[in-house]
Amino acid sequence: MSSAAVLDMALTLFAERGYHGTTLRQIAEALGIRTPSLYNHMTSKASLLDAITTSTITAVVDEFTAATEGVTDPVERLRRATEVYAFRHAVHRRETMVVNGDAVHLEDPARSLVREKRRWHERAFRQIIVDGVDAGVFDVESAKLASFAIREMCVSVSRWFRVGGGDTTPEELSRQYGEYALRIAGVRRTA
Amino acid sequence: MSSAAVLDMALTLFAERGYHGTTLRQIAEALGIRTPSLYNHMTSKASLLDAITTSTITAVVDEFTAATEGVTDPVERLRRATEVYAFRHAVHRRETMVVNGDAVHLEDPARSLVREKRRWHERAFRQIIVDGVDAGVFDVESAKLASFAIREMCVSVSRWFRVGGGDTTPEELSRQYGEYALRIAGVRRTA
DNA sequence: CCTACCGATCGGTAGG
DNA sequence: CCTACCGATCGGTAGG
Repeated sequence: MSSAAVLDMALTLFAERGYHGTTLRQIAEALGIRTPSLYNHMTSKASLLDAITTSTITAVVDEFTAATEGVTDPVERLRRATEVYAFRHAVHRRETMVVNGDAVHLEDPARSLVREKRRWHERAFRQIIVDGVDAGVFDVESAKLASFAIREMCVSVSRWFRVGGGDTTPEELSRQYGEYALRIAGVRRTA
Repeated sequence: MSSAAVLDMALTLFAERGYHGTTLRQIAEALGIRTPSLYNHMTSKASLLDAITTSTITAVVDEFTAATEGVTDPVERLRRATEVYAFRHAVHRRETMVVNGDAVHLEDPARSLVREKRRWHERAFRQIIVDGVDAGVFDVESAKLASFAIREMCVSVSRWFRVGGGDTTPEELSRQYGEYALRIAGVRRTA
């Protein structure tokens, strides 16, 4: 047994039933050990939630930065920010479901960290829309509304998409979601 | 005290902390009574979840039907189906959050009922896209993907929208989401 | 509507 | 990694 295995099983069960809907006994049972043995690989149930949420939200921000830095065209920035966000919600479904469903159960300092990084992403994303409107390449009535619509469309991917389960790959899904984002933003067809 | 008051408080707390994250003691305390007194107004904690989820999913299906029946143009059908769905997630935020977050904790028969009605809505919604593509008025690579993107964009409204808290009314939000839906579907600007 | 109380289960600890 | 066990709290019942 390893800490990684415990964290991974917690991830699976938290995503499936929620943090409060999952017991340590269930995690232990799924791993074939007794509840107290879990404490050789973690410090508490809450620490599992902390680890999952903070690493995930940090990755979201880092990926946004990596995908958009050096890119100045708002159209291309929006496309890349959307693609990387949609892709993450397709390939890391469990992590994103836990962040979105159970972050409310975090305690500080994890709670504040997640909230701040989430707001950072929210503002950075919306700024792309604002810049595009200012530059005259986007056509939306409300940058706020369009930004929420695009981001949340991506977030929800984790709730229905299954890798290998359908006919679409994560790469293909994120490419198409990138196109949806440009459509919502009011950009004429680019491809 | 009334059954409606108990249900309403359960709605608020379930939406905030989740079904398993809420205790009957918290519901009772928020109402200024003791836990056992709740049983004068309900039969069990699970029955509260049942009532919330089944009535909500039924309303979703009924609203879809009322909004689209008699309408044959795919563009108008998609606009109306989206508007009514977005509107519900703006004005009934608590209900939709509970359905989307805690339906997994339902037991039969409520579990089956919710799953079936959800699938019905999913298929009916997707069929609009398919019909529009067949009629040549929509332009999407995948009706499935576009349908999910549009519906889930609406669902997420319950997670960020606040009535009266911003500058947008539910009516205005749903009108714009209707436009987003048409854009995603590849319809040229209609307004 | 209440107090008193139930068995079950929770996250977690002691000690090996 | 285990057994044995802890106090606290869970949803729910008895009885008035």
